[in-house]
Amino acid sequence: MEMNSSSAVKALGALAQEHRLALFRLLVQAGEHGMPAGGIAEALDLPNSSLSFHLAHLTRAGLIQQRREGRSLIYTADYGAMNGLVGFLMENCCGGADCASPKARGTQAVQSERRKSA
Amino acid sequence: MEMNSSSAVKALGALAQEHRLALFRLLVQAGEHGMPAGGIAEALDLPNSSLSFHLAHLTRAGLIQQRREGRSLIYTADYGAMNGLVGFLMENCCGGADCASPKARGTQAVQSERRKSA
DNA sequence: AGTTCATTTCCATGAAACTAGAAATGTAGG
DNA sequence: CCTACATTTCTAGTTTCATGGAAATGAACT
Repeated sequence: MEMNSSSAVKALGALAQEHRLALFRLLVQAGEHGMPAGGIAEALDLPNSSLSFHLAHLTRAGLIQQRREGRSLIYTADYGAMNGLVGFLMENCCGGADCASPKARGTQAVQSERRKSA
Repeated sequence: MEMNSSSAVKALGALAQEHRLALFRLLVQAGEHGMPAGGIAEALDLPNSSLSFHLAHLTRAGLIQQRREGRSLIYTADYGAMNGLVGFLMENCCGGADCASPKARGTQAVQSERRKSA
């Protein structure tokens, strides 16, 4: 995912909602295994239609991914997108001064960023 | 600033807007010196009233701070709040597994986080 | 092929947010 | 003190977003 102002706004907007934020954090904590839509709906106590709306929103924003497994759809957090977003916010932090930014200290990869090719 | 779901939503919502995102990144790059409202308005080509609306939004969200200098109001990014937000998103990343999260590797402080007391 | 089950789409309603001109506020400097 | 200037508040109109029940889709087991 190429990170620019437009996609950053989409990602931030996707996270700027109580249910979607809880959902994304749930997936962040779930790790690579991810969770099926049904399990998420139960964990967050959301109607199917609402959850589907929020899942689609996060997917459009590039923050989560889906794969099929049996007849369930498994959702996982996209750590690469996450890192890209944070990097974008911090870009040229402090005008390039001796600021202890993640960038300055080498990329702060989360989990499988390298394997998944951010 | 204590970080919880509610304040994270506020912060993300504040950043999830083209002009405010540009504004925040401008202040991140400006560093500790910050910028006066007038200078920001010029840099971003925004009407005063609109800029004021966005500045208030970011301030309410705890992402920026203001101080007076002469007759100008100087705005600066709050790096501590920023780090708190990122940490909240990553909390318990991957269920505590051997995930190369910032937390697991020691706090990723940005600039003067220690001086400003996150 | 048929059936079941997980998930998504449709729809209407209600709430919240962005914009920008003009007027008001208030601080500082002469 | 009074003037000038930087910034904020007011106001109204237009757009965008969240919700949830019911129906529809569609993939997978038998």
